[in-house]
Amino acid sequence: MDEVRLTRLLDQVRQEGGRMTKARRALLRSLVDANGHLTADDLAAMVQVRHPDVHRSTIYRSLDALEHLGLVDHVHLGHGRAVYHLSDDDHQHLVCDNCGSVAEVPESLFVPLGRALLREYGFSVRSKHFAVLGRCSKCSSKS
Amino acid sequence: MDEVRLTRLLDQVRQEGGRMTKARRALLRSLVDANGHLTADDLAAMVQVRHPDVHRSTIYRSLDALEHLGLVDHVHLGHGRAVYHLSDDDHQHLVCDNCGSVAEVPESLFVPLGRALLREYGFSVRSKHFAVLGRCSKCSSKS
DNA sequence: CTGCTTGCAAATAGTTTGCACGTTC
DNA sequence: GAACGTGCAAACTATTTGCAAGCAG
Repeated sequence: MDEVRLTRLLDQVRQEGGRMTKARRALLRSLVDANGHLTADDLAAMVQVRHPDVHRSTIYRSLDALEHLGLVDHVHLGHGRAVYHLSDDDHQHLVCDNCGSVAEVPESLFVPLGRALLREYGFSVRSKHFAVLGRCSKCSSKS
Repeated sequence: MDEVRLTRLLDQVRQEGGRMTKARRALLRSLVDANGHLTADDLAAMVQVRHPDVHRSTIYRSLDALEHLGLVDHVHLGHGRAVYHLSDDDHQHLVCDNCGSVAEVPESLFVPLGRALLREYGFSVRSKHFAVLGRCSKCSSKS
C-alpha cells in the first residue's frame, strides 16, 4: 500500500551499504502493510505467499540486518516469541495475559519513568524491548 | 541461611496442598540463599551440588508449581531465558544491554505509570514479567 | 568479479511432555 | 494406597550457524 514509505525504506538500506534483494523488499513490504506486531513466523508466511522460496532463516537474518541498520525493532511479547515492527512506529505494547490482545500506547507515557530511572540510578532506558503484561479492560471487567 | 523464611515457605506449600519433596526443599533453599536473578539452569546447578540426582525437568516443574502457589515469580531478562525469585521480593529489574548487569529497583517507581495506564486504557499492569533494558551508569559513562 | 545474501540442513538453547516408577500424606 | 511428584528420554519451539551456490553493486 504505502509505496512512498516502502521506497524510502529501500533507499535507506542502500544508502547504508546494504543490498536490496527480493527477500528484503518483500519483508519490508510486509512490515509496511501489516504495520506492527508480527512474529518472524508471521512475516515468513506473508513473504512466502508471493515468494515461496524465501527461507525462514533468511527472514531472521534480514530482520537482524534491518535492525542493525536501525529500520526495524523487535519486542518480546512473552514466552519467547518476539514481534517486529518498523522503528519509526514509536510506541509501547500492553499485552493482555488473559485474551492475548496487544494494545499500542504512546511512548510519552513512559517518559517520566525513564527520567526517574536516569536520575536515581544513572540507568538510561534504551527501549521498549519488552511489553507490559497485565489485564486489558475487557478482561478485567469480566471477572 | 534464613531458616525462618525457608520454614515459612515450606509451611505455605503444605498448606496449599502441595507436597514437600527433597527437590522442592532444595529449590526453595537455593532461592532463599541466592535471593534473586537465578535462571532455571543456575537453580539446577545449585540444587545438584547437594542432590545430583534432581533432574532439570523437575526444576522446571517445581518452579511452575511454586509459581502457581504464588511463592515464586519469574521475569524475562531477554533473549529467552527467564530468572526466578521469591514473590515477596517486590522489585523491578534493570538489565544492562552492554555488560549484562542486573539491578533491582523498588516497585514504587513504577506505580505512577501503572496508574496512568489504568486510568487512560483500563489496563491493569499485573506484573514485572519483563525487565527494563538499557544502559547502566558504568557503561554509559564509558562511551 | 568480489563480497554480501541466500537456501538448505543441521545444530543449538530453553523448555515441555509422556510414561513408568517412587514418595508423600 | 491414592494422588502427587520425579527421573529419564524424547519432543518441541524459536532461533542460529556452516557451507556452497547465487546475485547485487
